[in-house]
Amino acid sequence: MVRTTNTQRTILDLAESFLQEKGFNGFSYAHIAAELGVKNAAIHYHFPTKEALGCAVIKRYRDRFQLWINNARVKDLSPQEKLDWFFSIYTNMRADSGKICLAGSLETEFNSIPDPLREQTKALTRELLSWLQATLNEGKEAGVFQFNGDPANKAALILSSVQGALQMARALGTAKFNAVVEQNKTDLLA
Amino acid sequence: MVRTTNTQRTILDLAESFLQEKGFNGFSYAHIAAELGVKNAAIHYHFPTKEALGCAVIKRYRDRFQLWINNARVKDLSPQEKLDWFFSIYTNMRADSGKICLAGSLETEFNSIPDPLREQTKALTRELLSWLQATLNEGKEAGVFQFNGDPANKAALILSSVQGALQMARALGTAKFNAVVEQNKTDLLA
DNA sequence: TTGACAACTTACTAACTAGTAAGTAAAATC
DNA sequence: GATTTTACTTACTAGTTAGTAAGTTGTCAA
Repeated sequence: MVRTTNTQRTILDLAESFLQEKGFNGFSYAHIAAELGVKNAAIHYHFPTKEALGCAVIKRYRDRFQLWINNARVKDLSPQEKLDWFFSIYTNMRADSGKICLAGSLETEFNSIPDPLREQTKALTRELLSWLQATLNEGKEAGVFQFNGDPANKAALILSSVQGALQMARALGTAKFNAVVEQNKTDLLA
Repeated sequence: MVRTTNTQRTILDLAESFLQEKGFNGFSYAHIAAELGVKNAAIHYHFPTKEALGCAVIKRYRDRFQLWINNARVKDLSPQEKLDWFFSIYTNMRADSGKICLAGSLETEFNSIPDPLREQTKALTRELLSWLQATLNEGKEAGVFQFNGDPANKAALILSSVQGALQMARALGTAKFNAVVEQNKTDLLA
């Protein structure tokens, strides 16, 4: 029971957690209602369908990411610091009940989620990827990142590896996730 | 309707496909029964519980992988050819209805699958990783692979990246998956 | 003080879930 | 030729799912 006046926000928080912990097909309105200390129908009052709830979660996540990357605290960092900040997002997910990347969770269930969620997932993935690509480009031009090939491809490799590593860590532990982050840095700075 | 005498094998084939296409929580006995042209209860006759079915699928997959890597057609390949063979497994998954890695699918749903499935998933991931590590080691010692850091870490990076890339390809298309494979090769051979 | 509205609850539906029990028909075994 | 076994079907249960409709209660503005 959390019960403040901002139930809507709490529902979004819980749905986001469930998405990252159990997947879209792994939680129900009943799970959220129980955690919130209300009845199922109360959730439907705030979000008429599960599809609408899912979309709202991803939309909020996308907005949050845009806010971060446009904020001076991230924008003014060096390429290395930006990359460290990026990795820290995922490190914190792992530390927070072994959560996984939202995009990875939704992509895994891509064939069994409503179409609007698929569109949100595409947009989120594109946004993550384009920021990472720009950061890699910036670092390469500044001479701090060393890699061959297209920055777009390197960005896809790094993002997919941390996404996969969060999942792998569920089976083999946090050390495996940390190993992937370290190897990414090693490959980029060597 | 497939109907031969080897219904059991067909059920395993269908369950494996569903796992890679929709996830463990994304398919039901009804889906398999419909595809097979039999009633739900017929599936329970061959696999009493969904947990048993899931375990049998992963076990068979693990056995198949062990058979492959111990077969001369893979065992006698050069490190580069072995790596290409490994990538081709995932390229074929992508081409086959956009399937994803079994391990990735199960790790994503790790918190909502029965414990025996979790154990099978751990074993599978360890086996994939250990073969990849040995192959990287072999290639590094032969001077054909160039990378810094622990081969175990590099193996974790490569596996998690192709696992993540298959998922990412669902949102952004096959080109993104190919980009990740190419970048992995570029990083390894540069 | 009244009335509107927000934020619920109660009570329900229809569809789907895994799983079970009992029966059946054909094939294999004795 | 009788019996057992295999591979099912029919018919069911109990639980869960998203979603709806109608009623209730507390707060706030006019």
